[in-house]
Amino acid sequence: MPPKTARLLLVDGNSVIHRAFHALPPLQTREGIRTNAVYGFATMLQKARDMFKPDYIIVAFDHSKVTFRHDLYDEYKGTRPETDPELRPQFALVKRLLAAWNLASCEVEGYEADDLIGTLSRQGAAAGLEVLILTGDRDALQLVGDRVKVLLMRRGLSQVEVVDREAIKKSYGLEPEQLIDVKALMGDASDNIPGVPGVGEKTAVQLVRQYGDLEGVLAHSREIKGRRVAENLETCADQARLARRLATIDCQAPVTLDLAGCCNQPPDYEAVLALYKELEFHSLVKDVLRAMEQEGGKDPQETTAVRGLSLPDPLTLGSLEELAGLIAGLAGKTDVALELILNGPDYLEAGAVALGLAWEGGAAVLGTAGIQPAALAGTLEPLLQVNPIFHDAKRVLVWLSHAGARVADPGGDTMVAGYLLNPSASRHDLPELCLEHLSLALVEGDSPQLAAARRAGAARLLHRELAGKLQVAGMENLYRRVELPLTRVLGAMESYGVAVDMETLELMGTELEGGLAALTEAIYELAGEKFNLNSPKQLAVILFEKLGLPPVKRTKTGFSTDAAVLEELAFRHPIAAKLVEYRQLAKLKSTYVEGLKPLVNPRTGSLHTSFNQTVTATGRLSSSEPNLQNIPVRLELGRRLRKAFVPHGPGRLLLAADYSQIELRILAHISGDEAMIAAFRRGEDIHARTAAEVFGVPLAEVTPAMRRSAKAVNFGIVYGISDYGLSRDLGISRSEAHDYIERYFRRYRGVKAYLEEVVARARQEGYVTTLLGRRRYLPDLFSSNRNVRSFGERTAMNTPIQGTAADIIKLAMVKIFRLLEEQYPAARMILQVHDELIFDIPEDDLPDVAGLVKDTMEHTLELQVPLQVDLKAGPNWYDLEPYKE
DNA sequence: TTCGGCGTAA
DNA sequence: TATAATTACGCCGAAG
Repeated sequence: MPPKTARLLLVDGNSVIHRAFHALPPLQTREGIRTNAVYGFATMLQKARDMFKPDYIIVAFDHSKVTFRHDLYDEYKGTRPETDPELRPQFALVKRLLAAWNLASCEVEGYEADDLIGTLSRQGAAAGLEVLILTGDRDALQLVGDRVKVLLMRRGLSQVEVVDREAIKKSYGLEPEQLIDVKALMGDASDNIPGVPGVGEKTAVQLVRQYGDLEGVLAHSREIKGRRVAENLETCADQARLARRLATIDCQAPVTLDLAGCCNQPPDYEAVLALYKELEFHSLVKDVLRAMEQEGGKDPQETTAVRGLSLPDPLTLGSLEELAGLIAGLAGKTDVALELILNGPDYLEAGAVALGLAWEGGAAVLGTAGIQPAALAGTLEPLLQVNPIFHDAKRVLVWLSHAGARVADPGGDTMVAGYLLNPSASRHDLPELCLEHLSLALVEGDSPQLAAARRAGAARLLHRELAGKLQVAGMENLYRRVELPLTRVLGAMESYGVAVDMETLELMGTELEGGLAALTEAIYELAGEKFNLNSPKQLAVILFEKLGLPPVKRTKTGFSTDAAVLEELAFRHPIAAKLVEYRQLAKLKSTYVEGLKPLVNPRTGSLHTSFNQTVTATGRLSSSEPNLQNIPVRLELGRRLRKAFVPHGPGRLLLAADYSQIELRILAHISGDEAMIAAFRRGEDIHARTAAEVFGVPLAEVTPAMRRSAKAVNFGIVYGISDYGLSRDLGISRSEAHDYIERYFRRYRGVKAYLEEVVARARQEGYVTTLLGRRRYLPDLFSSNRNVRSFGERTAMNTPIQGTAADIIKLAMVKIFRLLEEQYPAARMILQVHDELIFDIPEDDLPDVAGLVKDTMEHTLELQVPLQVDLKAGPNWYDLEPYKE
């Protein structure tokens, strides 16, 4: 095998940066620093390095605007617009990137990147190197030679075309050098170089092919057919000669190839990580960490080190006695992290396999597989009292509490802290947070013991970082007073669960089955054939092909068959109404009867939902397995399901407490709108009041229809209204809807001003906040896509309202939980449904607990308007009667 | 296994 | 110019 020829990669920095800038959407950091060109440059150059594995790399840049070409021709590049202000600062960032990458760059006063590359390519070729030129500029094709190829970027950044001498011959029938003559004839609008009028690329190529070069063409101008071209060639001869000089890349620029100084060498990893982190190039951070792993060559199994910082080697404990001794010794320490590795995701059922502890300067592990949970819990109890740090405290606390430990509030929870810092992120697991906030890879997949130690160590380090960031962001109180204590509240709610009356559930299932069978028959009859009723696709064929009904609207994949469509079709064919009914019953049967049954824990006879604290972008909780926040209530048939939700045993009942109009009250408060505040203070029906204002009638004359419209407008306001959405909702024309909204804003001027201001501020800051300082970043506001941008604006309007409601009910939950724990331990909070709390309590406690709950919910935070809580109580979730004290 | 359509809640 | 009013979770069929 012949010895490998060394390879030199020359990069036209300006060209690649411009390409990247225009090819990519306007990416930016949370602070609004534009990074798309830097990002594109980084990925493009990395791709070239991976694909071609050069031995040497030099990135060349234009230096100043004025070059020798301006001396030849004043108007050179005279039509170029100013560099886009979004792009200009990115050049400095690219240079920082190159420094971190340990790559050579090159610029020389009075020369363009082209000239430097031309010169270096000649020198490289002369030295026997294989030279590759990375650029988006076709002008560089003139540099192609036997040892010089151009990597031409096509279609943005996605494709690279390797152009060599053969390729040019094939597409133009010319040698690379002759491309200069072609350009001299046709000119270059982008550089403001005039060509010969009437000569475009086709003619120019053909002429040069025929006569060899510009001078050859000019010498034979008389022979050229086409009188106009011939004439122009004569009159413009000198201009073409000038153009040729301008188009020629200078291969004699004052620059010398120094191979020792431009090796393709490993980067300064720390610097690259720091810069990527600063620019929020998360995907690239991961690539770098992977590269570091390989570079380091260490087997991750052999070390407990988190890359970049080393964790102390963990002490391996052999028994609970040793653990107890260690915990006694940790008495004075703050900042202890505790991790418990379980053998399954269901922490109400799982067993513990390993325990990890980490503190300042030390760590310890204990394999717990053979240990009685109660013994482990008892040993850990003293440690829990000093409020250790967890990742997902609820999981560990529920397990320990189940095992019999008395648990206290956590001292920290990295999952919750990470969520608060960016609630929109899709993941808040420990490895992801380490990557995001520490730029460290947390390697998993070891033995449970090592994982426990490593995760505890990582959680401890991570928590310091997160706590600092929370303080800077002004979310310390929200974190410590609301979210951290809430972990324990939610854990207790999940553990206790909601008791289910299985007989009622089974009975409903049987009834639904009967109904579905009858409906299925009827629909097959009307359709004239059997088909899968649950398949929208098959249904569409029946409705729109077989029965010839008119399609109403489309989905991405075909004609829609949703409820709104079926409602319209109901006038044309009896099958539509049957289908609506079928869908309703099928939903209830599959999701709510069959879906719930297997989730009822046979030991407790209860449903133990998961209340997820780190899912929603607004600060709300979510509920899953099962979702108990969307149990039907609007339609009677579905509502009856609630009969199956019962208290834990005789002598107990359910108490429901819900906030009345909490979102509109919050809107009144944060907007400061006088009219709305006054209405709430007078205790008026806000929808009726809104109707009176919008329709210009006295309160007493508001009709039910007027109130219904006003209610829809109020909802719309909270969601970030559009006339289109409102018109659809109310079945009115868009202009009528527009009119309603205008009249609304005329009466509630404070609301209008607030909604405008909140969007403007979000644009300024990059995020919106709630009353307790919860944040949501809104990068969509800066999208170049109009729809995405509008979405961002509606989110900016809605999130402070929805999020503040979440703040308030969460704070109330924490307070109520403490009060009940102390005063009415048999009374339990069991569910939260966004603006509503459900309790399972002894009948005897009803008067006291009802008062305590209502009072706490209404006065947990004082707004400019009163908060109103309505109470209901009863033997199940369906049969609730208003409760008066 | 994943995605789209659909439907339930606040 | 044409336009999904916010936030979630779960079931099913169809496509992979």
